[in-house]
Amino acid sequence: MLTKCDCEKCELKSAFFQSFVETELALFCNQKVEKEYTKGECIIREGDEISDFSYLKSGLIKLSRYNSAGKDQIITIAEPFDFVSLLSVFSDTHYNYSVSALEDSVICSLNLEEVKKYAMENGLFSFNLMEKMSKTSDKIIIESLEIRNRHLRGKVAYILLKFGVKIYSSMVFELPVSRREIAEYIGMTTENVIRTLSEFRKDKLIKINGKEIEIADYETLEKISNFG
Amino acid sequence: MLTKCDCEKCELKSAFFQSFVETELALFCNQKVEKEYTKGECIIREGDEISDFSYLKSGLIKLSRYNSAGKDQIITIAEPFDFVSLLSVFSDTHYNYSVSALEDSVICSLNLEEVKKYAMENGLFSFNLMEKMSKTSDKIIIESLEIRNRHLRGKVAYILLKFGVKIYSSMVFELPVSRREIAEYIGMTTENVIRTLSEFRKDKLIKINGKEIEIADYETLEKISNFG
DNA sequence: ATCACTTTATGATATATATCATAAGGTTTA
DNA sequence: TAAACCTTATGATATATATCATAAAGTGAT
Repeated sequence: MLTKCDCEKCELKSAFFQSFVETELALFCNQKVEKEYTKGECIIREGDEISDFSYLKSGLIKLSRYNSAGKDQIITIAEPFDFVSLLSVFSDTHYNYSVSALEDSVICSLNLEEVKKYAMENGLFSFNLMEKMSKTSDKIIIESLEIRNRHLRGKVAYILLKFGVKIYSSMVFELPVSRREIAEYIGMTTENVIRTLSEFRKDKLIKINGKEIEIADYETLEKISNFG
Repeated sequence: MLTKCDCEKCELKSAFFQSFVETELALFCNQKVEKEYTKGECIIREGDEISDFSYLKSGLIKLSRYNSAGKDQIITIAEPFDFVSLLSVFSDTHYNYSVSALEDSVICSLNLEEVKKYAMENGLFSFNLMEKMSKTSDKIIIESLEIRNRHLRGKVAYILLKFGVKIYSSMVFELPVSRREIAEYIGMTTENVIRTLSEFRKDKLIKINGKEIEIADYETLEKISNFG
């Protein structure tokens, strides 16, 4: 399903298109493609050739890869205006990770060669891209280290707070991932994720209703996340 | 200790100064500062203001940070021509990690504001920087996931091979880090790193002579690294 | 050379996590 | 609607790793 939005009004403009004069923006706008994906749908398959420069316009996606044991490993969960093709895009010809939609999502894609051409011609555009990429990489690296720091309970608490605070800004939310996916994210077994959620429920830190989670005791959960 | 090298002959030129005409390169060259650090010396302290754009000219360094429990955590070990100020440099005002020399090292620093100015004016330079940063971030992220995948023995084997194959290209090498630092790198306790090295020695996979390691059975060690 | 301190080393034990087994509840497919 | 399959759930047990204790060897300072 293809749609076109008005780039002049795009929230992304301020993020890294600020360097464009109106005519340049119009050129970009004309060659861009917006695509809708439904929850669960695969957006990029590991090994695909990189031909587009894509970012997430709305929804929620996960970046994952197969580890050497052949198991899925979630690298990060990306929110609107994060790059879909962040990793690899300027350093490789093929994706070394997969992307799929955790919620109905809209991806805006620009032709990578065009973006590269503009980047090489327009220093400010390049610079803005670089800043954005730098921020995103940092975030992924720091998060990865933060998760590694923690034990099972801390990891699960961290993820719950990530959803409740960072992503949904609500103490009640629908988990967009399965327990298995949480396990793939934090590097633990599915059983232990489930068990830990049950423990949190018994300790009245959260309420569970299928995929719906309510954070009932934020303070304690935060203490556990910060290692307790 | 300050020295000046001839930028025109610098190995880095091909990496990302290729976009510079000779006059530009000369300008860059004149404002750069080279500094020598001895093994163990601190180069950057977490929290320092970022005023330079630095890269490693020779030697070996480690990037590390304090985790929430106040313990040191090694983010990565960087080799010549890796950026010292990779993370944060275009996305933050202060370093959120420390850097110190694992071997006698030479750091070349450029004024960050100057680099930013050039980047905004020179698209190709920006683009080359971006490519280099993208590669480096990818490498750190993938390595972090690879280490997380493994169990104790696999992690230790992975690190030994990293030193022997990637860094020193030699089956006999002087470990530039303590057992405790290896532990901080792979997220295990020092005791277990030591124990695992002893096991590898008993199994005749390696020979240990203080800091000197000899990889005696490369194939088996690689099998263990690839999870066995 | 001695003392204080850190690193390397090893063993015993406690704890955390994975694995295996089983089952109920959901979801998709025929 | 049933059959097949996946997710959630819980318990028992095995395994991996951390913690605690102790000591020898190495390093730096006086």
